[in-house]
Amino acid sequence: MMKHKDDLILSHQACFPLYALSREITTIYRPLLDALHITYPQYLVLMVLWENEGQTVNQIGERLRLDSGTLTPLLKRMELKKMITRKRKESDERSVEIHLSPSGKALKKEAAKVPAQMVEALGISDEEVNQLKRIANKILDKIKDRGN
Amino acid sequence: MMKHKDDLILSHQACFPLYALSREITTIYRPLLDALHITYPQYLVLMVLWENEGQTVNQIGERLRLDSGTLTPLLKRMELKKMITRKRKESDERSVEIHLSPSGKALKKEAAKVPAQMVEALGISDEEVNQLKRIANKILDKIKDRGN
DNA sequence: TAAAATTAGATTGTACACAACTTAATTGGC
DNA sequence: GCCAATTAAGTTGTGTACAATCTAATTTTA
Repeated sequence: MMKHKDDLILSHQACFPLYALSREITTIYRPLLDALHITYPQYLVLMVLWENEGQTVNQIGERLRLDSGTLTPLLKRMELKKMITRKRKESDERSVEIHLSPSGKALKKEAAKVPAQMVEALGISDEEVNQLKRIANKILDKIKDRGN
Repeated sequence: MMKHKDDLILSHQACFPLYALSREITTIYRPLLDALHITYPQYLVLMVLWENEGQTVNQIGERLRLDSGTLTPLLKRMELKKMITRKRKESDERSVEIHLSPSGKALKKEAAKVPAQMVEALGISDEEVNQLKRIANKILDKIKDRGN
């Protein structure tokens, strides 16, 4: 029989460390990404596009689990910085295709050193990184499989 | 010798699942906390105060790793909702003490069922929750011990 | 002890997040 | 073929986050 008397103690919470760590990691990314004039969510969008050019807003959103309310203004800022172009699809005018500009493509080379810099800056072992990645993905998959 | 050729692939990243999971969890919290008319960060502030009444903005911020730029407006919203009061400290007028109002204290009873509801809603095993908590805290501690 | 340094909050400005809603294009039934 | 339902983005409004800066109070130190 479990007791729930002390459930509302911060240090007993599991979700708070996750929330705090997620923010800490963004803070560690910041100086590395500042050098490329991008934010962390913009970096994620670029990674999605480097992997597969010309995806629609929806496709990017599914990958990153972000909706148009977040993506539309974010993509507009990236367009202003000449990293991407936004164009209505010919075959379906509802969709907007996001294409990398030459400078957006070129950014990939500059970003190539970011992952290694992060491992260095985080100062944690590969083992720990992999554990975290594995369990986070496991839980994410479970959440994804039911509702969405 | 490690290869870094594929480091910029989203599915190889460790930080993205963390970022995505953190947001998913907030989404799962939302309906539970909506019933109490609070947001997740406000819930965290309340937990800090339920544990120890009358802390200053700084003390709350250290606990939650949030600065006054985030906390001041958040606390003002909580004050508007009559959950807390904000009062300059007599002994040091720079500091602001945050006190729970009667309804802020009463909220604790209503929130008592939230942790169990979360475990239920998350639908993951205690084992997984604990693993995640343990490793996130381990990494957080490492980050805390150096930088600040 | 008076000026300099530090500290605590507040403010400003930018950038996410996300719910709720709107608009326009497409699709599915009939 | 037409209309209802669906879909994709965009818009609106609220609430974080956080860097940078400001202001006022307190400490330090010369």
